[in-house]
Formats: sequence, structure tokens, C-alpha cells
Amino acid sequence: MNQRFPKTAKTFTTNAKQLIKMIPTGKVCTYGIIAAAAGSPRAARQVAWILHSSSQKEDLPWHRVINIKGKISLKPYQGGELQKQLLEMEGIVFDLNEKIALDLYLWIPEG
DNA sequence: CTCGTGACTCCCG
DNA sequence: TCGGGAGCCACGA
Repeated sequence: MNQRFPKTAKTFTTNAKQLIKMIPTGKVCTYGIIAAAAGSPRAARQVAWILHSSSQKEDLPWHRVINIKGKISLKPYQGGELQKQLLEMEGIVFDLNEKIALDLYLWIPEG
């Protein structure tokens, strides 16, 4: 028990889940933003981990979470292709390089 | 508590 | 933007 913050552990996970659920249709968010908004700017990797754990049991829009570069980090055979299709169904357009224009689709919590 | 893991991000070049 | 390397942090066992 060496938490620097009085609000770690479940708080981070809970916040992350809430933030992800708050992402509107047709928008996307990055791991870093979710992590920062959840309370740990450096815990971007955990956001992905949470998605892994929670998306299987909860109805989180995990496909709306991508990396800071606007691309899907998941490998196609791992579900990246599914994610791309889900996003396209919501109206998100991919670049020729399968990249998303964050300028248009990036959504930031709290606003 | 300790250890391994990971859908990240930053820092060069 | 791309790549390789290093750092970070939370969760599960």
C-alpha cells in the first residue's frame, strides 16, 4: 500500500469506465486522455487493460478508445478489424493509412 | 506484499 | 510520421 494518491485502485478503474461510457457516438478518445481524466496521466496502459477486463463483462464502447496517433493499436487478427468496422458504423472515417482524424473525432471528457 | 503483463506514451534519430 | 528503447502504472494471481 504505497499509493501516492488517496484515490487510486478502484477509483481509477471506475472513473475510466465512466469516462469511456460517456464517449458519444461518432467520437473517439485516447488512452492517455482517459487515464489523465481518471486520475493517472501515466496510466494509459491500464486503460487498455481495463478495456480488456471490463469490455468482456460490461458494455463499454471499447472501440471508441484508440491511441494518441489516431490509430488502432490492436492487431487486425486480435479485433482491430472489428474495431475499425464498429467505428465506421458510427460514422467515423478512416484515412488511407487506417488513421482517424483526431481533429474531427477526438472527444475530451468534462466537455 | 511481490511478480508478470500490457489495446500506451515519450524521447531520440 | 516511423522505428526502437525506456518509463509508468494498475490489475490479477
